[in-house]
This record gives sequence, structure tokens and C-alpha cells, in this order.
Amino acid sequence: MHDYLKGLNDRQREAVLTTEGPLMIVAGAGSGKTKVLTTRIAHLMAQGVDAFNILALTFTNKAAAEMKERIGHILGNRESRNLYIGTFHSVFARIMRAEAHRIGYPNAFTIYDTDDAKSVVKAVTNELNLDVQHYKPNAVYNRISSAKNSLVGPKEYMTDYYLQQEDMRANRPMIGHIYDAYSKRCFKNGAMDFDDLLFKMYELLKHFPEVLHKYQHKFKYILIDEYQDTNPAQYEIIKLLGAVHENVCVVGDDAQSIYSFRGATIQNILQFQKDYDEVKVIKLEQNYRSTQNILSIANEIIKNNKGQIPKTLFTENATGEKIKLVRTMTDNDEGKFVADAIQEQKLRYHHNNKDVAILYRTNAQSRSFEESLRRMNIPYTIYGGISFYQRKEIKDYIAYLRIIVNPKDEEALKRIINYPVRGIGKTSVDRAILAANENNISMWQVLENAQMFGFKAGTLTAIEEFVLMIRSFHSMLPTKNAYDIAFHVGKQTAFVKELFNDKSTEGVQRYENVQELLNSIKEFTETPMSEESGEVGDKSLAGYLQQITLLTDADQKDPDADTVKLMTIHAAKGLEFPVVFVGGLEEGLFPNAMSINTREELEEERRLFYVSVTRAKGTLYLSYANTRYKFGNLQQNDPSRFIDEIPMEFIDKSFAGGGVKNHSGQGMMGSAFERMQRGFGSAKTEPKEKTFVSTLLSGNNKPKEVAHVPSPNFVPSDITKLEQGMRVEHQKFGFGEVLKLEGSSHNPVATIKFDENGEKKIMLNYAKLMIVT
DNA sequence: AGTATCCCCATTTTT
DNA sequence: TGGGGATACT
Repeated sequence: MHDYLKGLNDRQREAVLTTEGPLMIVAGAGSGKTKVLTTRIAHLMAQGVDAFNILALTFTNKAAAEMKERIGHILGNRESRNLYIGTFHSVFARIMRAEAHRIGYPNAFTIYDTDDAKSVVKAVTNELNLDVQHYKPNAVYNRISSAKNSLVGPKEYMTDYYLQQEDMRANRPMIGHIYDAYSKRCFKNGAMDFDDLLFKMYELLKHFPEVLHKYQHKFKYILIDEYQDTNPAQYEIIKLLGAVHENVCVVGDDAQSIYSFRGATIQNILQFQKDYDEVKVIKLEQNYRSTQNILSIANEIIKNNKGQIPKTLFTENATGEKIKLVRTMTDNDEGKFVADAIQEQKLRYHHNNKDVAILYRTNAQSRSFEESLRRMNIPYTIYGGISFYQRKEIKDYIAYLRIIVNPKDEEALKRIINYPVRGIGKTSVDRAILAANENNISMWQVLENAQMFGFKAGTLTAIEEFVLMIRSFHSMLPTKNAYDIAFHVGKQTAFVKELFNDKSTEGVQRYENVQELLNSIKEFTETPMSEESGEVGDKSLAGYLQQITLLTDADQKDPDADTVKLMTIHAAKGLEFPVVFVGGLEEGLFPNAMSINTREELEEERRLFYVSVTRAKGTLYLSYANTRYKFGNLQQNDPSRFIDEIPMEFIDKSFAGGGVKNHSGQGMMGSAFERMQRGFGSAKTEPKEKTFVSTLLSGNNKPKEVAHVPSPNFVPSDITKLEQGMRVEHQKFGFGEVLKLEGSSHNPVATIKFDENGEKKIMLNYAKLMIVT
């Protein structure tokens, strides 16, 4: 027997050894799913299957990287880097880079992130003369996104009775038209959004038999992780790819399906068994992660859902401690309590920061936890903030790189055409866009032929200079790698210099971010990559751009750093921690008020609760607050109904607040409850502190403007006569002295020190000043 | 062209 | 409450 099979239980081993034919592994939480997947791939390779013939699809880059690493470890060689392991999106993007021309896209197509996509939605909504207040880009985009995830194109959308009815009822009958215009615009821009990477992949396989044939035969073995979270588009693609060999192995857990709002459907599990003959189903029911108590609670919770795949998770682990249920007066108290408890876990049980996770339903809840952790000097990392690549300065820089690779990328072009200021203002940009739409050419083509479109002479010169600059960058593409080009762009354009000259704290930070970006590009070009299909590691700028859009902020954080991890429950899926806090177990928050209207929604919330509980290995705290600030006003919340689904016997009653099961909110001032109140701060002390902080931050430290009544004889002077050192009167700011004169002749700016209002920069074209002396 | 200000609006989000 | 976007003002 191979060494790698030794650490497996019977079921796991069976899953690994079943290499041929369709296989569905129902893997309960903590049942060693990743171990089975990685061992199975390693086994395939040990049996002589070529790594080039194996495709493994995951949902996160992290999961993909981990799998790759573990397989390499099992095999002890470098073969694993020839595997096609990655997220659905990154693998399809890679294939698209070779095939996109077939569906009319440039092979160096741009990938639009959600911000880009929404911006395009907004632009086309405006162009259709629809009100963006009514057709909210966010909502419209989400609707388009679900359509694509169900493989519904614009034409089908507009003729689909049910969808049209829905839109009519919402009084948004034009969404189909926006969708159509959006798709056309993306195509014109040579850009695909995240959903297109699936949608277009499907179209490619569907309409180009030779392409389908090629990949069907390439991928003899296909493995899908987190199968319960796949959407119809992903399902159909897998079905097409796997149709020849039918060696499709899917791994999932219906109890952990928490992404239906993104189009995922558990139907795929049922459909899988219908679409393939003789699907072998293996259930992994032994949990290796959690204590018996935690597992029992999880089982009790999920019991309340109807229609689960029957399975009973069990463990040979110790019984473990009971869980701790804590009620606090306010959300801030909850934060304090958690920070205190973490301190206790560290001191008394010698846990490290990284052993602890704080999980919550919504990102907004992180604030109270952050504040208390900071106050106690407990280092933490928040997951789910904006990604490095979403920062303005980074997006600006990347927009330059994007326009070099794909000049049709209008979103990128709009971003940088006048940044830094080069005299191509809003009016000119609008004119260019209009001309592009009217002539059905790209905005870039308009700029290239600017003399034909009636720009003013000055603008024309500016545009010509800009076009020349981008062209000169573009000419570097065939010979230079990503770093060389990026570095050159940074040197040649003034905006990096501008950032460098900004010595404010944020300015310095922005400059450092740009440096970091360049470093990461350098790292990209210097790290050897997989040599898939004989391709040499792609160090081109296009290759770089393709991968960064698909990175998330979780990919940029070091999971091993010794910090407490704060994240939403969604983000915590697949992770485990010795100590887990789940906060905000309140009606309206968890289950969330937006998701209690149907049984399906409520059951998904419950699965979310199931996921949070099963993240814990040994210690689990659940907390909820009586009152919590929401959008600035205080809200009363009842304890979550999910708390009632936990049998009393698993709850630590000796613990503060633990015995509280009377959730009426009244008549429960038992001793434990009082002790808790005293220990973790009560509503009495909190508002005081809050007031203090808010006065410190708001208004008072801002210099107040002192009103000035202009002199009766106030007459604006000729600003060209202004000189340094003159005393002047300003209509609003009063009297002051001119410290400095700068700016160009057509836009002069004066720095004036006002007696009452401090230093201000005044644009002389607009402000009215009277020279006093 | 840049900024200040006002007003509006808020689940979850692997990519 | 607070962040973003449109608008108004300089």
C-alpha cells in the first residue's frame, strides 16, 4: 500500500481509490475533504496519469494554492505544477487567453472587476436615457449577474416571460435593454466581467466543437471542490468538459451551501446524479476537527432544515467543553467582552492570537470588535476590506497598464485620460465617447483620429501627445516583460511624481502602495510559473493583468501571522480555529432581516450558522447584544431564534449569561446576568465614552469658519495686479495677506493667510478679492 | 479644475 | 453612523 493511503479512513480511502467514473463525495464539515481531494490527485499521478490531464477547480485562490502545495508534498516532486488547479475563473481566464479570438474578443482581453462592471452599467443606463436613481447600477448589475450565472443572455432575458414579469412588477422593464447594451459595450471594450469568464466559456465550448473536443480530451480527470456552491453555468461547463471521459469527481456538502444569493444551487447535486450513469456516492461522516459537543450542536442546528442529504456526522474526539453563550447590553459591550475573553484565552489557556477567530454575519459588525481589540493591544487582521488592487492609486496605475495591453478598454481610458491633468477635460471626454458610440468605434480610435472629430486646437494637441505616449508604451509589449513596462510607465507619466510630492500622511501611504505594486510586479516577472502545455511562464504584461483582477484581499494576507482573524462567516468557510467567537446572534441580524421571507432563505441562514459553529475545534463563544447601533440609531434586538435550537445541555451555565434561555428580554436579572453586566461594562458607562470620542472627532478640532461681513465699499480688484505680501479682503474669509502666487496664467492660485480663517488656497479666476494695500 | 457640501443609502459576495 | 456620488461654489 502506498504511504499516502495510510492516514485515511475506509471511506476516505475508497474515495481516493475510485478514480474512474462519476463520483460524488458528500463531505461533512471537518471530514478531511481537502485531504481526500489532494490524495486522490496524487494517487492519480502515482498511477501514471499525466498531470497535464488533470483539472481541479476550486472557488478560492487560497484553496487552489493549498491543494497544489499539498500534492507536491505528497509526491515529493515538482510534477504538481503541471496540474490545472485553480479557481473556475482563473482557469477559464487562462483558457480564454488562448481561445478568445474565436468569439471575437482580443486574446489580451481585459477582466472587469465589479467596480468596472458597475461603472459600465451606469454609463449605458445613462446613454439609454434611463434614470440611474431608478435603475440603480448595483441592482441592475446583480440582476445581469444572476442571468449570466444561469446562462441567460440578453436576448433570452428580454424574451423570458418570467423575468420580464419580475421586472415589470419592480417597475424596471428596461433591465433587459440595459443588459443588452452592457454586453455590447463590454464586447466593444474587449472586456469580460467575472460572470463572462463562465458565460463565454460555456458559449465557446458550445459553439466551437473543435475547442470542446480539445479540452474534453485534455482533461481526462476533473475534480470540483465546494460543489454545493456551483451555479448553473459552472454545472453546464463541467458537464461539457466531462462528457467524454466522465471521470468527474465532485466534492461538496449540502449543509454548507451558503452562496445561493450568488446563483449557486443545490439542484446541481441532484442533477449530477441524473445526468451521469451510475454515479458512485461516498459519504464522509467522521469529523476530525471538533469536539463532540460542538458537533452535537451542529447536528442539532441542521436538523431544523428540511430536505438535507441524510448523514450523521460523528467524531472520536473528546467531549470537550460546553459552549459559552453571552448576552451583553450593547454592541460595544459585546466587543469588550470578546476582547476580554480573548485575553483570558491567551493567558489562561496559552492560545496564540492566530488561534482565535471572530465571525459575524455582516462586515459592519467588525467595528466594535476592532475598537476593543485595539484598546487591549491585541493584534488582529480583518478580512473582507477593500483589496489592495481596489485602491485608487493602484487602479490608476493599473489603468495605464490595461490601456497598453488593450486600447479598447474604455473604462481604463476614462480613468487616466486626464490623470495627471493634461488638458483633456470632461467636455472633451464626453465628445470622444459620443463620437465613439455614433461611429461604432472605440474611444481609443476616436483619439487616434482626433482631428476628424472637431476638438479644439489645444485639446487636439493634448490628445495627440497622449496617443503618442500610449503608443510608445504599447510598442514595448512584444519585447519587454511586465515589470519593465510598468517601471517605464511610472517614470514617463507624471502621476507617480505627483504622488511622491504629496507629503501628507495619506500621500506618503499612496506612494508606498505604488512602490509595493511595482515590487509585486517585479516578483511576478521573476518567479517561475507552471509550464503548462509547453507554454513558457508568461511574464508579459497581459499575463500579469489577467491574474491580478482575480485576486481577492484574502489572497494578499498572511494566514499564518499571529493575529486574531476577523471575518464574515462566508469568508470563514473552509477554515478552522481552536477558538471561535460568533457575534451578533440577534433576530434581524442573524438571521438577517433580508433573508427571512422564505423558507429557502431562512434555511440558508441556518446553514450559515451551521458553518460558523463547525469552524470551532474546541472552544465556541456565541454572543448577542440587547441593543446595537444601526445606521446611527439605537436598535433593540431579540436574541436569534437559532439560539433556541441549541439544547440547554450543551450550554455552559456556570458562565456569565450562560443560563439565560429566557429570551423575552424581561425579568431575567439573575445573578449570572448581573455579574456579566458588571464584568463587561454596561450601558451606563458606554455612552459617556462615546460622547467623548465623538466630540473629539467631530466639529471641534475642525477650524470653524468665522463669518465675515464685507466692507460696504467692497469692489473686486483686478487680480492680475495681485502681488506677494499684499493685504486683501475676501468676501467671505475677511482680511488677509498674500503669501504666495502660483498656478498657470490661465488658472492663477494665491495662498492667503487670513486673520480669522487661517491659510487658504484661492482660485483667482473665481474668488472675488479686493486689494487693500 | 478642484473642492466643499449636501443628500442619499445602506445584508452576505469565493471571482 | 459614514461613505459615495451629484451638485454647487470658488
